[in-house]
Amino acid sequence: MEYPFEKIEKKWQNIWAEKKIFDAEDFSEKPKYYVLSMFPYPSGALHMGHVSNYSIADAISRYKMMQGFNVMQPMGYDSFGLPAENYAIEHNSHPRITTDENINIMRNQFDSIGFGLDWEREVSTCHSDYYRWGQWLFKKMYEKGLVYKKTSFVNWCESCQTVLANEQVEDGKCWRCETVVRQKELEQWFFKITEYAEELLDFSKVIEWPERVKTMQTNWIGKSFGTEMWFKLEDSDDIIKVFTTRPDTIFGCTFMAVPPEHPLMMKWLEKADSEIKKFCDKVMNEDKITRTAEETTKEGMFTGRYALNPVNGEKVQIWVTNYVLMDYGTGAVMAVPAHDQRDFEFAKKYDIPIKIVIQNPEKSLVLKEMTKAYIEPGILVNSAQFDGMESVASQKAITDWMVQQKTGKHTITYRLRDWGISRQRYWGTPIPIVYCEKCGTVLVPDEDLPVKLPEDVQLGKTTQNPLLSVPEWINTTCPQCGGTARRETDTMDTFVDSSWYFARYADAKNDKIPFDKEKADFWLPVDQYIGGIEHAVMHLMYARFFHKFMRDIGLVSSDEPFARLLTQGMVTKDGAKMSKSKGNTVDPQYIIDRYGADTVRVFMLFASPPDKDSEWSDEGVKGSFRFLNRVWRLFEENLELIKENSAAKEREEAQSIFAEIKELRFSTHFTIKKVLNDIEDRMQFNTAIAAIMEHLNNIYSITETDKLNDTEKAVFAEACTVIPRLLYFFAPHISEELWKLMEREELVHEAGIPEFNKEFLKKDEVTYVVQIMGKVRGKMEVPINTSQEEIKKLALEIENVKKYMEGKEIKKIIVVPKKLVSIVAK
RNA sequence: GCGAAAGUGGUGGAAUUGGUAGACGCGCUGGAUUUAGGAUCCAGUGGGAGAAAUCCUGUAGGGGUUCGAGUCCCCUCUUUCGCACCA
Repeated sequence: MEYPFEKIEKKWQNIWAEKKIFDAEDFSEKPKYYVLSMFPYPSGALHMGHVSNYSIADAISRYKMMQGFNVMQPMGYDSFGLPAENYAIEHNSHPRITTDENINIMRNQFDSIGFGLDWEREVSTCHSDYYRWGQWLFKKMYEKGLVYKKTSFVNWCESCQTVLANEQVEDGKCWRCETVVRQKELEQWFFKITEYAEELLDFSKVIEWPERVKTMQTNWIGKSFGTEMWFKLEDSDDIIKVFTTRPDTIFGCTFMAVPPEHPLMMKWLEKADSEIKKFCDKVMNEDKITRTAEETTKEGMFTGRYALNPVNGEKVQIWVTNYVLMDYGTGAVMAVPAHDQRDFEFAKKYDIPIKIVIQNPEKSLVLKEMTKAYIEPGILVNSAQFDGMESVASQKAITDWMVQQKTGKHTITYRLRDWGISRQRYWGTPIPIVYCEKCGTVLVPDEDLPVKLPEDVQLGKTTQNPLLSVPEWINTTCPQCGGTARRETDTMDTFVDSSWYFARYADAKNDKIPFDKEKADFWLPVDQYIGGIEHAVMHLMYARFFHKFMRDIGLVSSDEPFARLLTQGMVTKDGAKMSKSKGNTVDPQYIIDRYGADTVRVFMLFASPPDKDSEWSDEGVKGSFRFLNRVWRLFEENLELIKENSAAKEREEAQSIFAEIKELRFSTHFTIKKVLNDIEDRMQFNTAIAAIMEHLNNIYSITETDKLNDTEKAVFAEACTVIPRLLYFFAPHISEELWKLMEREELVHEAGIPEFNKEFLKKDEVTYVVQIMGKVRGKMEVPINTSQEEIKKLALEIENVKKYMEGKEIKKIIVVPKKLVSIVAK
């Protein structure tokens, strides 16, 4: 017989909803705890990744509820974006309709799994009551000087007349029409995230973030100390600035590499010969993906021009290449082939001179014998007055000297670039800007917000931005002079919408401001944030940037949005990520219908630690179902005994208890300790569930319950009653039902976290493992308070140990308390 | 190419601080029960030798540190995630 999960789950979901136990209370007396999982994109159906993510969040949330916290676990939808636009075109519908439909489906699915969500705070980024505040924040940022416009290159399909996202470029071609993608220069809006680079490097204000995420963000920001050097041109007064982290190699600079996009290059191109023009054209039209692909060979052409090395006046060839990028550093590289591998390969290919300026102190370098660049530190040679200096020490000396000579300066460079937020698409937050013929670029005034996305657009008729097809929306009046003006038709990157939603949950219905400061300060920072590792850098850094910006304009007081971060792994099947194209998806709804929500949750949490990928297994789900059935049967078969004895106190001395029952009592208290420790300190739910399974096995090992005396019955009952309270975090429905069967009045979380008694965890004896030269040769049980000397003696008396020690001399005996004895012998 | 992780039985995984490798679950084998299927219960299950005690071997591969290494260090391979060729 299967336990009646269907009836139980519906019943408790209704009770929870009626009692509003998941409604978080602003300014409550109880300490707050804010649990947030990254909100989903409303694709129309939950996938296993969602179930895994939200099962983790719900386990933490219910644990905190049981501890007496005022828990907030909100939910919303990241509902703008390209996929919705494409989906609507495919289904000849409108993204507004399909998105809202999808949201309704997903909301029902969340409820059918019984997640403890506070629906009063639901947000959807595509609704104007949400995105108007995104526009408001854009304006604030603009007013603060953190928004600007500049040209940058985008992937452009000539035939579709549209900008393509990187993911829409396949093998350098448009995914729809297979036209070769070109690079086109467009005016775009940028957020000055680089202003916050230094603060974003500082993680001292977060409580617990995975090291790997901090490292990835730190590397992404890429702070480097170096030298900026100014190269004069041979035949003009123009100067080329280069940035280098290796000023010690400057005397070995034999050429300079610039990208076609470099301003000087653009200038020269007018007069350049056709070969160079052709080359530049080719490089610039390579889409970013091809240009950054590993197979792409480093290519270049000599421009015929020279710069002068600022330290010795030597002529340096200027090459235009495909491997230097305009947007990092100064957009030009001083090339030192002898001491940089990429420069070395390039110089060899094009027969450019190579000059050794750092000698290997171990083995002198000989130019003709070099097969690769020497990049390690060494001793300077061919470097004028710096000859003989150690290369690392010379970096400061050379730069100091260049500062004196006014040919360079110390500088700090970040790899991080400003955030381009313009998207030439329909389904996104409109940028609240109008262009007036007289006044120029004008912000839309607060009272005119939101700038609503027009609903009546032509989707799919043309491939270009559908907003261009709505003249009545584009054409407007200038809020300053009342003259004719045009609206900005770019919309914002959806990462903007997801960069502040966590704060909106604190006050989701506010229609006067983005959110009330007091409420935001009450709830923020998010105590526990949970989401995929794929967001380690971009989303998580954009959100930190926004939070710091919001702090700086007085909207919030905290420094970081997310105090603790848990990055969960993917759900795989047959070793690969579940995806429709691979055909290896599993529909959670089917599994819920067949085995119940509790089973699915237990399986997802039991399959692997939350931060690791987990492999889906149909058989494994059955195992979780079997476990819950075993729990159910235990209560069914022993209900009277449990009910009658669960409130009973210990009636006799512990010593008088039958040994097996004493072990059961140990198991009860050990399990409590283990489960709480796994959740609180380790966030490892798989071992917590395993511990409950083990405890259940221990209970089942007591077979003749009718022969127990009163004390023993109390111990047995206690062993059972602990289960619903520990299982509640993972399988809340069945736990509530069992609790109710025991005629408890309160809900499980109101009963509080079970406590363990240290007294019952004490053991009289411990097992020592005896090793000789690292190999296990025996085991022994000794009373817990045996002295070290005694333990050594006992270890040497073990038969097997004696055998191995024959003819050997004891050099040392190491005793690890309560664990092992290691004998070092010769 | 760059950055970040991971690799343990047939399988998902456990081993929390360098201290008995394989907890717990799945699968499999044998048995009990059942008209059958299913469900349930009991026993076994890394590989090799042995009747057994026990021994040898084993955590992607190679090397090192240590009384002792899945765990720490170096190199290699493979897989996954992110990306903006980061000088």
